[in-house]
Amino acid sequence: MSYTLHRGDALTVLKTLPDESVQTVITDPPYNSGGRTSSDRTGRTARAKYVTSNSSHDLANFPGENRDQRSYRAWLTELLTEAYRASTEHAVVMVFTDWRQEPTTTDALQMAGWTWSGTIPWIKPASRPRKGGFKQDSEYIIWGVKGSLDNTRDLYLPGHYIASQPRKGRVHITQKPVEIMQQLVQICPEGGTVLDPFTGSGSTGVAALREGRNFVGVELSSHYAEVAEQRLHAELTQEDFTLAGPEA
Amino acid sequence: MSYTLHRGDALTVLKTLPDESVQTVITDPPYNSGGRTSSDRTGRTARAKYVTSNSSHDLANFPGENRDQRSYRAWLTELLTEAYRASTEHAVVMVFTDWRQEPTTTDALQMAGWTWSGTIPWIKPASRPRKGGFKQDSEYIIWGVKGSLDNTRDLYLPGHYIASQPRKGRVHITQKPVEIMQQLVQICPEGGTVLDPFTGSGSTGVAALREGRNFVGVELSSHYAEVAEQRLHAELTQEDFTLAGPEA
DNA sequence: TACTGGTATGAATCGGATA
DNA sequence: GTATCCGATTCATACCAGT
Repeated sequence: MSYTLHRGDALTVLKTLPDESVQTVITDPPYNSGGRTSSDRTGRTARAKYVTSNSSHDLANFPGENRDQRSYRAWLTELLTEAYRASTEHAVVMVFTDWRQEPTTTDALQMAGWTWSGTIPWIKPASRPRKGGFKQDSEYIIWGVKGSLDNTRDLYLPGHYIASQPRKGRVHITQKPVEIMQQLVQICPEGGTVLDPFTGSGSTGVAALREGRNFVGVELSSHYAEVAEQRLHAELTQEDFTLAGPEA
Repeated sequence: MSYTLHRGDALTVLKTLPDESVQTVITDPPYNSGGRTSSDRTGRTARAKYVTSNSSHDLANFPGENRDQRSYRAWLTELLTEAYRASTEHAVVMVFTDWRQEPTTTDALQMAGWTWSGTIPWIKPASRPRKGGFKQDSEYIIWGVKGSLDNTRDLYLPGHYIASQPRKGRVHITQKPVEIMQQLVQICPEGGTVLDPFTGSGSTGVAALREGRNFVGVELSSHYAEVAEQRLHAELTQEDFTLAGPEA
């Protein structure tokens, strides 16, 4: 197994990838959500919008949270269009989104040429309550296919996930649990390649390597590119160690 | 507690309801979903789409499944607009939908004037697996508010539900579990009124009465109007019996 | 190891002050 | 008025330390 980590803007890097070179795209773009007014959504940092004000942790901010709804759709569409081009026939795309951007995300996915195949709720039990109404404890994974789904494989995946965001050892505000990502990457044929244009701290890549898939990642922030590089490198070393055994 | 059951077309009946007369709208409109092509969707009856071919149960067909996506949105918008008019300030609306119609439903809800406040996944564990990919085991409850949410109440409701559709004693194809509906009606202030323009077999009404809310329902099919009437009537009798005690 | 009690926090939200 | 900013809020859950 191997990985490649590009440091740069997602769209710019995606344009340089060769045609039909990946089998699966899994990504968690900045949602550009939150806030009541347009300026609330676009004028504040991710930290200011999404982290409880009295939290004591010191996780780094992440960029890309300043698009209004219109440009978010256009931008995501172009990104998914490039991902489509770089994907093989029967490739699967998965995009994380919150409830507010879910319709926009399905629009962008379909506009980019993918066939929307379903929505997978990810339920996070440890979420804020909401006085007087229903709390919002889910994110959504919108998934689609280039062409048709390869249903010759003997593979049956769940329709939903229930898992809390990692708290111990967390390095990114929106870090995903690796155990969930390990299930998601199984949609990629063994030995295939998983692409994540918003690598963040690299959980998708860690999961891909653990499950025997190659990984191509892109990360803009140099801080997180460094974090991801370290996690991915550790994963490979660990794998080699495990394969070779402690005696080697 | 009391209930009123109108026998007729939802939109026609809604237009006759007085302004600001209900506090909560809960409904499960015919989704018009389930096929990939327009002719697939419109050419089959609801029963053919939602009931597996070898099912042994014998549920009556229900009408209203012959609209394409565009007209579904227009129709739902008009319906929710009337519901909005009939609702008081701070009233809450909840609309069931499947993943395919979720974006259309949020559009219609907002076009009708409601403030979209969230999406609640309802996970049905007993759903069919899908070879080669993720199964689809969720429906969604889109909820919104007329004006702003009344957050003076000491009420904290869940962000998701997990429950299988009733099997034993099921009388309607898309019948909802009463235990879920009993949670949903709690968003209505006690003694308030819950409106369901697509009553079906009347689960929403049963839940409303059990939780001490009044109910106004509309059902087109005379078969289901009769079924709902019987269930609602039984509920009231039961309640009187319980209140009065077995000695009375 | 299994349990118990203490503590921090969540891809927010909201009212109200300020500009 | 309108837009922006500030900070209080709310509980189930995860984690940790201690028994």
